[in-house]
Amino acid sequence: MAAGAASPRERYRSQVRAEIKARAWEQIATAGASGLSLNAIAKDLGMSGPALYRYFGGRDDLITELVRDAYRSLADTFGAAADAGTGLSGLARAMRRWALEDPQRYFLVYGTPVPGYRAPDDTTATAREIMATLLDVCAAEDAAGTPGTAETDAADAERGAGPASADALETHLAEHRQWAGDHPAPPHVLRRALAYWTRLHGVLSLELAGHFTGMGFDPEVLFTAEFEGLTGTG
Amino acid sequence: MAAGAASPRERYRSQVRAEIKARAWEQIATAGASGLSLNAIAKDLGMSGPALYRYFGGRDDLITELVRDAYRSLADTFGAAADAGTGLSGLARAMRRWALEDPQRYFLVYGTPVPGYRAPDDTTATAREIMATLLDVCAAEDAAGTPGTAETDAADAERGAGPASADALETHLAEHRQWAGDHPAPPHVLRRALAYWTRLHGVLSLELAGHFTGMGFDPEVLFTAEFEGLTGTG
DNA sequence: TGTACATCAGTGAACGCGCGTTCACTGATGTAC
DNA sequence: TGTACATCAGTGAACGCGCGTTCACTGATGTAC
Repeated sequence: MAAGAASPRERYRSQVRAEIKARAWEQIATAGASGLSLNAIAKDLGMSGPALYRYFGGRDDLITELVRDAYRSLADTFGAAADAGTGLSGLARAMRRWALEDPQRYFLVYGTPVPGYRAPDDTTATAREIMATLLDVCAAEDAAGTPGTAETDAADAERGAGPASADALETHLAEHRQWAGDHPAPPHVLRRALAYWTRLHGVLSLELAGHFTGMGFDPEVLFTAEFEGLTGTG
Repeated sequence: MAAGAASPRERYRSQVRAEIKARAWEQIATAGASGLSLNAIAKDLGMSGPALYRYFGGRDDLITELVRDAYRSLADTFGAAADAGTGLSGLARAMRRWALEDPQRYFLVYGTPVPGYRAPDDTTATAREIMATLLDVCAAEDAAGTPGTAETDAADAERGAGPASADALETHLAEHRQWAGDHPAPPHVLRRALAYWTRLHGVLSLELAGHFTGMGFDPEVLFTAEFEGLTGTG
């Protein structure tokens, strides 16, 4: 009865739950999220369909749980990459690895939204955690003056046009920073983090959806050029 | 019988076809592409389900046609924006408008791929047309020395790290340019166009999927800062 | 202008299918005394 | 250690549903002479 000591039944339960989820992921990888079927999962596991209702409230509950897990695993991946101290480009590479590992998992979180569905509320917290990690790494590189951090500003300075809209964004972000929580990052770091984030998704979503196949070039070379920071030194 | 003169029957046919597609789009907007149902469309139109088989080979054929149309409409939008002479940022704004007009249309082309499905072959040509337009506008800005074009290079120059991987990408692109067809754009323009393209999709896919809602800032301000070229002058 | 025929849009019934979900029930596992 | 009971995993039958698709058929529209 001590906290953390699971009874045999509880252990069995969570084991079966995990197995159900594993099959669900396999199915999603094969047929997409819209093709996920409780009956098919049950069949895979050698059980009858209704048996799954002992473990999940229904199809929607199961999907919700998968979404939650996907968010969690990305947040963990990000956290580990940040701890590894490989900087922004390390974060980028980790995310790409995570995405390529199971493209449909990426799409379950960042892909086409199904009009009726709303992600579980607690994913907001995980999403914030991800952004916080990104901000941490961004701020660290900024503080260290690591090459790459100055990119957006340097680009603006180079423009004849001047950084009018860039400044506007930084001002705006300084005033609308829910997503950054109480992170102490200065406006230009907020902006840098946000830009990095969106660019990352640009390359990844196109690559994962197969829009680079048939174009001829190697996505990895593009990725490296777009997101390397330190690796290009020499 | 003169070419281009459609018989009443032919006109009626294409009119009904168009109406079917219109309802299909409505349904996709409401329930997503996976929720598209022939019977529901027929009901909407006050006909019986099997009647649709006079106009389309089946559900897959209809979807294929919608994908084709979506590609076409984006290519046209791009073409018009290029003709308007508003430069790269004009292209960006046009694409965002197009995307916001019907997010599910965007997702039908660039969203989560459904594992089994392959887009019709002729969409490749349209996709190339889109890239060609992008390259045209990119090359024009480059030739005119318009501010903004130098962004990526300026950023690299500013880096202590040096543009090693950027050069690598340009070399690579110069040697793998199927996607660019026989467009005479030099490597740094190829790279610039590709980067612009991926960044565009980054912001748009996140915005359309709703990942900015709840973050606090205004997506439009981000968009402007990321893609304006001339508009920020002054 | 009128008749005979071909074309073709649309119907209604029917097909098999797989889905999520409910329900009453069986049988094994764990718990309390 | 043994018995009585409660818990709970899993089954099998059944529900209603909407789907894509086929088929034989009706009736209107267009064409040929």
